[in-house]
Amino acid sequence: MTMNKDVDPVGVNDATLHYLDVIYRLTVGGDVANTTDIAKGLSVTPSGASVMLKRLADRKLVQLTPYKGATLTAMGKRIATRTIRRHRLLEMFLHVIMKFEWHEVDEHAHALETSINEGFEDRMDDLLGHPTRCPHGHLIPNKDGTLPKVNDVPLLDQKPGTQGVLRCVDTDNSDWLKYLGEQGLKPGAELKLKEIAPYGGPVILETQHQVHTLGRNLAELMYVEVN
Amino acid sequence: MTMNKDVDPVGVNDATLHYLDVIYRLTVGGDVANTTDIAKGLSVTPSGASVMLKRLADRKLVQLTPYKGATLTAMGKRIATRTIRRHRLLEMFLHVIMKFEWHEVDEHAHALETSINEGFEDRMDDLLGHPTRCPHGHLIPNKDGTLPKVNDVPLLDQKPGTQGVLRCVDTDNSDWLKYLGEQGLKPGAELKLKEIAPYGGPVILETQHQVHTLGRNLAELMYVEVN
DNA sequence: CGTAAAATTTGACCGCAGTCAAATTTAAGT
DNA sequence: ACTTAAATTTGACTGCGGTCAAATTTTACG
Repeated sequence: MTMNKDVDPVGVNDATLHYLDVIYRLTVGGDVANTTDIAKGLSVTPSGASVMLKRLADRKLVQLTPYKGATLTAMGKRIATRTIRRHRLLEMFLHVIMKFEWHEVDEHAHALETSINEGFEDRMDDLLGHPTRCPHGHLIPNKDGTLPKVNDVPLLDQKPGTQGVLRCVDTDNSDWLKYLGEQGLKPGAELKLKEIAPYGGPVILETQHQVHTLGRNLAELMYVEVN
Repeated sequence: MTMNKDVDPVGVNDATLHYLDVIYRLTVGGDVANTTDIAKGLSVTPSGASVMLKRLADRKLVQLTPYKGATLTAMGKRIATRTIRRHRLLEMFLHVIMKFEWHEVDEHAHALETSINEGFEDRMDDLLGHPTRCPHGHLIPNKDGTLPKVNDVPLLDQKPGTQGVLRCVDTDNSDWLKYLGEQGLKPGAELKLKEIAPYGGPVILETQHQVHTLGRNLAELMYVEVN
């Protein structure tokens, strides 16, 4: 087992990686991650998460303000992005090489992300031709932890009439992904926003030869690159 | 995570799977596995292994005779063969699909074997066309736990002059495998046994256009199918 | 056979990551 | 501002898989 001392301080095990992973997701956007959400993300009680967070703080992986919440330290973020890189490379690998459907890959990738090492990570990256996104369109961090620069904007921030390319569908809900996939609403799809009905109403958009009417909860997952 | 109740009684976790795996390897051949060897195989102290063996016995996964040793119960063997199937399918997958060298695959497979589920196992099996052997030539158990029937015999049990096909190299020693691979001594190689020097001396054998002189320790790893 | 060496088990302990219930702190609403 | 509700932490506990040292059992040999 290769130990990269730069990214692997003592005691970084599976549980730790999953905590950092969840905290990362909750704090992209600049928020602080609160204990309850972290616990939810890990299917653990808030008390358990609270204890673990203190341990992570002792190891200098998270910045913890009691009763307020947690963010990642630089080291914590470094480790988290590595796990996320592996997760998203795995998703891509599972989809492209192993022919799993895009709604199946998250579960498998989650089970494997803490078990693979750098050699495996690099081999996937090579076989895939150094992809920059996972099948859902999330960005794959570079090996140094940085993220590629892109121009994704939330679909629902756009004015009706906007045309663009669907770049990311931001959910791991397998059922929703399956449904959207069947509609052809996957990254790469050309689409035009027709209408956003007021008061949380449906969103109407158009692809090649089809018109789609989606609920707000699905539409708000979508990020596009405007033409 | 799919739980196959047939093969997954309560409390079958990573550690358990690795114990069963090691005990399986130590007991093919009909021997009883003793505590020290099990401990060695898992890089654990004998006392730790002793305690764990009692737990496995309580769970009816091993048949334990105190101070004498352990064998697998039917259920233990069932679970072990499943792990071994996954391990060897993984090795094949890593070699054929991911282009790892045959001396690299055991380490990766070991790290992954307890993390994949049945869907992953089946997908590998399909992609590989239902292989019956791993890259080293070990048999891949069928899904029902049975082993394919073959005619492998130990090379050193043969008389000089015997010709055959190398079918299995029974070691996970990476260095030895690398060396033998460089010599072309991998499963599938046609070879002829020339001489077994007496008193533990070297073994001389011939492939296509080459003569190889090997130490006993390497030669005794080889199994052949006699022409 | 008896004794010394080797193998094995037991006992006391540890660290990790959980649980639940109780105590505490923070936030929200009238 | 006060009171209640919600979020969070603490404390006492559990199970798992280890460690080490000591006690025990088995084995091997002169």
